[in-house]
Amino acid sequence: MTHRACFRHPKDYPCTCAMGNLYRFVEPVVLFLLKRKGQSYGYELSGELAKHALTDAAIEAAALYRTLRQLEKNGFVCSQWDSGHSGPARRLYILTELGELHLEEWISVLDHLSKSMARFVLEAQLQSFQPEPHPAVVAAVACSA
Amino acid sequence: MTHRACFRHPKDYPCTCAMGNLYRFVEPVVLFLLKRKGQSYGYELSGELAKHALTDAAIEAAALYRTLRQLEKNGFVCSQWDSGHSGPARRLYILTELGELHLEEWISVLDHLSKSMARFVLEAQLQSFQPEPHPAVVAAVACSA
DNA sequence: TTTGTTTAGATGCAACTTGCACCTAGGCGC
DNA sequence: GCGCCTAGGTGCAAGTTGCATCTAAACAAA
Repeated sequence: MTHRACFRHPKDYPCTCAMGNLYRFVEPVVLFLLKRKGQSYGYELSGELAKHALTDAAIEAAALYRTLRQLEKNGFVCSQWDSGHSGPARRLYILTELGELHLEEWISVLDHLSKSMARFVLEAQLQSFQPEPHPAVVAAVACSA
Repeated sequence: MTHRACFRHPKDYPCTCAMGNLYRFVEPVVLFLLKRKGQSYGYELSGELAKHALTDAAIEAAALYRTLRQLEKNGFVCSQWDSGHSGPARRLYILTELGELHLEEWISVLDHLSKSMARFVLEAQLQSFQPEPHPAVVAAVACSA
């Protein structure tokens, strides 16, 4: 269920907490950066992604480029080649109006998600402070042996 | 990039905001419920999952059963058949000590995630309040036409 | 006694997603 | 000519998920 790197755990520990390059968590950050910068291209974005990423996982270049193409396919951004500079040509991306709306939706979805996560954390932490030894604990000890 | 149901959007809209049955968001809830209840089984958990779910997506039975088996494979829960009642036998699950630690890790991971999401939301909302017409907007309008 | 319903736990498979390795190519310094 | 940095990708194996479907126990109704 995992083969992702996570700095929290030793290699091969069955954790999933790094969240990987979930496009759900890459897309909104890309949209946000595009809105703030007005326009940008993959390689430039890749340098700024880490500062705004929702997870601790490093966002891979491959994931970023795929996300950009996907966003374009769905009409949330549009692109054109830019060769007016030294070095290889860049694919310049710009948010569309649809993309702006999409970003706003992402913001409300993430707001909601963040709150329900915080609620869960609170409830779970509260639970930890009430260590009434449930009868099943005895069975658990026997079972985990 | 999507074929998941989402009540926010019409069918076939390329959204990903339902989050689906991401095991990353199913696992912690299952661990939490198991800790709180002391012991439980799939079918019972499936009825209580919605109240504590981190996302709005309904958690499917298939995802739940798969998560439980996975947790067991990794030593976070252990199970035994329970036939001491009417109806089909139940596979009773109990958290192991490793599972308790895993839940605590999940709590800190989700706490962190929820905070960095909230931070992102705040920053993105702030951005929306500063609609200084960036020069690239002109290009965007032309581009999206 | 056949039929249907609820409880309970699964599996099969197609479609999709992701990590990692690798590739192409422009321009620059040496 | 060689290596490095910039830039944008692709290929593929492994992993994940939605949806449909299956089995079976107990029990009620027809």
